[in-house]
Amino acid sequence: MGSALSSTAPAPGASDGSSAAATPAFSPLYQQIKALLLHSLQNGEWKPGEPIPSEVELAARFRVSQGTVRKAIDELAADNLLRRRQGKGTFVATHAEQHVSYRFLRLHPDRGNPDADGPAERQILSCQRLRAPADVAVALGLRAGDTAVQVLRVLAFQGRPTILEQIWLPGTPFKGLTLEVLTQDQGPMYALFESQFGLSMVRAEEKIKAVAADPEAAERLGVAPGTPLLSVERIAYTYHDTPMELRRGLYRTDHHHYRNHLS
Amino acid sequence: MGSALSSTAPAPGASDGSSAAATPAFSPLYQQIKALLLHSLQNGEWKPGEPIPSEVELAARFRVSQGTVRKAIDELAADNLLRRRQGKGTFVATHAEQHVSYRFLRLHPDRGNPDADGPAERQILSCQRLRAPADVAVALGLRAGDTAVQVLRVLAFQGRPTILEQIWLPGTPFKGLTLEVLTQDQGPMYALFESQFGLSMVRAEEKIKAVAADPEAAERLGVAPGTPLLSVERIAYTYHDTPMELRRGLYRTDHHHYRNHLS
DNA sequence: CAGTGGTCTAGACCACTGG
DNA sequence: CAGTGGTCTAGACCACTGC
Repeated sequence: MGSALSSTAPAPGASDGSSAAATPAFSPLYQQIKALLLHSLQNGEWKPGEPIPSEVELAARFRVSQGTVRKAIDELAADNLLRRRQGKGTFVATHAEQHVSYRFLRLHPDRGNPDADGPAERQILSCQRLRAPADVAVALGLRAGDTAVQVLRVLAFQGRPTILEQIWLPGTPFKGLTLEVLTQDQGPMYALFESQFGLSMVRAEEKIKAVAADPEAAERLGVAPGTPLLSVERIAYTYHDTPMELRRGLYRTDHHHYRNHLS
Repeated sequence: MGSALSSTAPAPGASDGSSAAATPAFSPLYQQIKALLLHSLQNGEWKPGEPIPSEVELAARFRVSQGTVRKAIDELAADNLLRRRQGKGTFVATHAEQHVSYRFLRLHPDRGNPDADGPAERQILSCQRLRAPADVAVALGLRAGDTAVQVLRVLAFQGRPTILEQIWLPGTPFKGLTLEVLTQDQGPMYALFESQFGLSMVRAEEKIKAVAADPEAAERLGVAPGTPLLSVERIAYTYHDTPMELRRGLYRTDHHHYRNHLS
C-alpha cells in the first residue's frame, strides 16, 4: 500500500499529478480503494448479506471517480468477497444464502444434479476445547499450547453417511462455541461463524489424497475397514489471508465424486 | 448472439441510441467483440504463443473504443485464453511455455516447492486407434463406432512411477498421432496438440474418486494391489467448449497430493 | 524514443429493480 | 419514477519494454 489515502482525508494524487512521495512500489489508486474496502469488510462495517454503499457514494467518500471504485469492487466481486446485483446494489458475500449447496464443498452425487441429494443430514459427534497439537498450531498460526476447539461431525446424504470431518478452530476467536450451539444450528457451519463470531471464511486451500479407511472411520462411515477414501485437508482463510480453520475430512466416493474446474 | 456486428461493417448501436432491433436478449458490445476474438483464436488467425494485434489496432478494426476491446480482452485473459504483458503486448496462451510445471496438473509433491521434483519422466506404453467405447463416445461427442485414439502412459517423478493415464482423443482431429510422434516429443502433451494438430486445450473438468489399485495398475505404479489411489477423470475442452480429450488417471498419493484452491 | 498495456477521469446513456 | 449497477466513449497520462 504505502499510501496516505484514508477515508476521512483522502488525497488521491493521481488526477492532480502531485504524487510527491517517492514510492518505490507503484500502487494503483483502485488497489488502495480495494484495500480500504477490505478493511471495512474486516472491521464489520458492512456485514455478510448487507449492501455496501453505492458506487457513487463510495466515489464521493474516497474523492475518486466512479470508474475507479468500480474497478476495486470488480476485483472484490471476482474474488467472491462481494456480490453485485444490477439494479439493487453490491452486497457482502455470505455462506448463509448461497445459491445452491455449500460453497466450499466440492463433493457431488454421481447421478443427478449437484443438489439432488437434498440437504445434508448433520450429526455433531463432539466439540472439545483442547491444547492444539503442534501441526494444528502451525496451520492456524497459534503458539504451542494455545487452546483450540475440535469438532467432530458426520454428514450424511440420503441416509448414507458420507463425510467424516475433524475441524480445528482457534480458541480465542471462537470463544463460546459449544456442542449445544452447533447442534441447535441449522444451515452451513460457515454461516454460523459469520453470524455468531463475525468471522467470514473467504477462501480455502485443499490438499487431497487417497487413503484407506481405518477401523474407526470405517465404522463412522459405514464402510469396510481399508475402503479407499478421499482425504481432504482444508485450510480456510478470513480477510487478509488469516488462517482460521483446519478441517480434515474423509469422503466416501462410492456414490459421490469431488469435482474441480481447471483453466 | 443475435447482433449485426461484423469485422468488416460494424455498427455498434450503443453510442448513437439507434438500436432498433427488438433483441430480447441484450448483448453488450464488448461481449460481441469477445466472441469475434474467440473466433479468430479458434480459426488460428493468431497461434498459441503469438501476440494478437494491439488494443488500438483492434479498436480501429472493430470501430469501437479502446476501452471496449480492453474489457473483451480482460475477460479472455481472466479465462486464461490470453496473457497480457505490460509494455509488450497481449499473447495467445499456450501450454508450451507455461511458467512452471504443467498447467492442468494439480498434483504437487508433499515436501518442497511445486516443481521440486523436476520434470516428469514420461513413458508411453501404447498408442492405438480403436472404435470408441460407448462412454468415451458420449464424453467426446462422437457417434457410436467412430474411431478414437487411445494412449496409455506413465509419469514418474524422481524415479517413482506416480501417474498412470489412459487418454482418449477423437480420431479425426488427431489423425497422424502415433506412438513415434508421442515418444519423440519433449514437453507437455498439450503443447504437442497445439503445434501438431492446432488444438488448444482451454479448460477442463475433473471428477475425483478414491479407488483401490487393481493388479495391473498396481504393477505399473509399483504399489501393492489394493493401495488407495486417486482416480481423476478429466474432460478437456477447446475453444467454444468443445470436448476434445477424455483422460483417466490414477495418481499415487503417498508422496504427492492433489491441490485445489476454493473461493 | 516509440509502442505497448495500465490507470484515471468525466460524462452520457442503458438495463434492471422496486416503490 | 428514482436509484442501482452496467456499458461505452474520448482523452489524458503513467509504467513498462525494447530498439
